[in-house]
Order: sequence, then C-alpha cells, then structure tokens
Amino acid sequence: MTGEDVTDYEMITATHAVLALLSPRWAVPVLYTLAGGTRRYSELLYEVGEISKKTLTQTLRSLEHHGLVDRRVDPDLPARVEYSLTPLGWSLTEPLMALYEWAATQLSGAGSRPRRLAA
Amino acid sequence: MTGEDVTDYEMITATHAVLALLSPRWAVPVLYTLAGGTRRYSELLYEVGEISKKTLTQTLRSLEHHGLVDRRVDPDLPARVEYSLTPLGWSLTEPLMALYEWAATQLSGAGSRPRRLAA
DNA sequence: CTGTATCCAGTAGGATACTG
DNA sequence: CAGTATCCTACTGGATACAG
Repeated sequence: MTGEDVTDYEMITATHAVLALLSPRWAVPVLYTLAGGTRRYSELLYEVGEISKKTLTQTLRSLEHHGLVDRRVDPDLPARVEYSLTPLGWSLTEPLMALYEWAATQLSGAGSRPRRLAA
Repeated sequence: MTGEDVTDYEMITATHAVLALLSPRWAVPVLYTLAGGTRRYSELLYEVGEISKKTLTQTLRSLEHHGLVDRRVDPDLPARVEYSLTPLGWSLTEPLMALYEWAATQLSGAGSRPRRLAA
C-alpha cells in the first residue's frame, strides 16, 4: 500500500461515487428494468414499481448524466421517449452482478449458513 | 444478466440489500479503514474522516449487526473497544473491489465533491 | 405522453452535552 | 475512552397540479 499512486482516498471516493450513483432507492430497479430492453417513460413508470414521476425522472436524469442510460425523443405527438442502457450502462451490470452474487451467497448459502442480509 | 435462473425480484432485492448496507455515507470508509487492520473506536473516529461519534456508532452497529464487523470490548479501564472485519466482512471487499475497478476505469472524473448550500 | 413546479413528511446525520 | 441523549438542519422522495 506504500508507494502507490492510487491513494486510499481515491479508492474510497471512487467507490463511494459508484455507490452514490446506485444507492438512490430506484437506481438499480431502473437499471435492471432497462437491462430487459428499451423502455418508454410510461412503461418504466409502471414496470419499475411504486415510483413517482418526479423520482423516476430524477433517477433517469442522473443515470443519463453519468452516461449509463440513453434517452431518445420521438418528436411526433403525443410525445414518445425511449430509454435504454448505453455500453457503459451494460458494463456496470458486471460488478453489479458480483455484488448480487455476494448477497445471494450470504442470503441462502448452502443451507447451513446463517442469514446475514435479511432486508 | 439475461437468461438467469433467479427471479428479477430476488436479483433486485438482494442487490438493493447490499447497496442499502453500503450506501450510508460512512459505511465504505469504515470498512476500508478496518481493511487496514483492527482499529479502536477513537482511531476510527480520527482516521475515517469528518464523522460524528453518533454516526460512527450507528455505522459500526449496522455493520456489526450484519456480521461484517467484530466488536471486542476490553473490560479494563479506561474502556477500550476494538473493531475488526469478520471473514464475511473480508469477503465483501472482493465485490467492492470490482466496483472500484469499474469506477476507476469507466467513471472518469468520479471524484465526488461535497455539495454546498444552493444560496 | 412526458415531463416540470410546488408543497410536505420522513429521515440521515452533525453539534453538543452528558454518562459509565 | 467509548459511547448515549437531545436538538436541529438538510436532503430524499411522494403527492398533486400544471404544461408542452
């Protein structure tokens, strides 16, 4: 750990940056829904869960701003906007999967392990 | 992420459970500090960053309750309490590292700046 | 349909003082 | 030293109404 250019501080802030991006309550559900394919705004509103329009918009804007989600507007009326994962968004599903695998292991184990992460 | 046997619901809830555990502002810094070795309460208070005692205690209690951190009390006076990572805690550093790697390579300029009051 | 504007409640977390 | 108790502020996100 000595002599490294990557400081602990960087390590912590970078990790925290990802977590800050993913921790808003609906970020992961939205990402996961989009991992199922392109969705329209109203479809997300319905499929993601009990999310408000304001929050859905905020979540999408945040993900879009960080380059994880692509927003496509169809100029025709009535308005039609489609959201999809960018390559960057797809690349995030890997470490996200690693996190899920870890959680799954602790949750179900092989039957003998105590449950640790009951939500 | 497609073609998996697990249900979407499981995937989302399990992932969200981990994120909920790690997203509190100081969870990762505390874990990371402990990854550097056993620390006493006062050492954490100083090393982790600008964290209040209340929040440090809350964070430690949460991590301890989920089995990631071990708490050891030395009955001698003055009180001396040592915290360390459990094997489960150590196992989490792997997916956490994966997340960091992703942030480091994909999320350029990921440094999070503390938000200030908007006038 | 796809948002934005406004109001509001619940909560995370800081400051401080006090306890064993 | 290692917390707990209390108070307080800021931010998140829901509900509703309005707009393009």
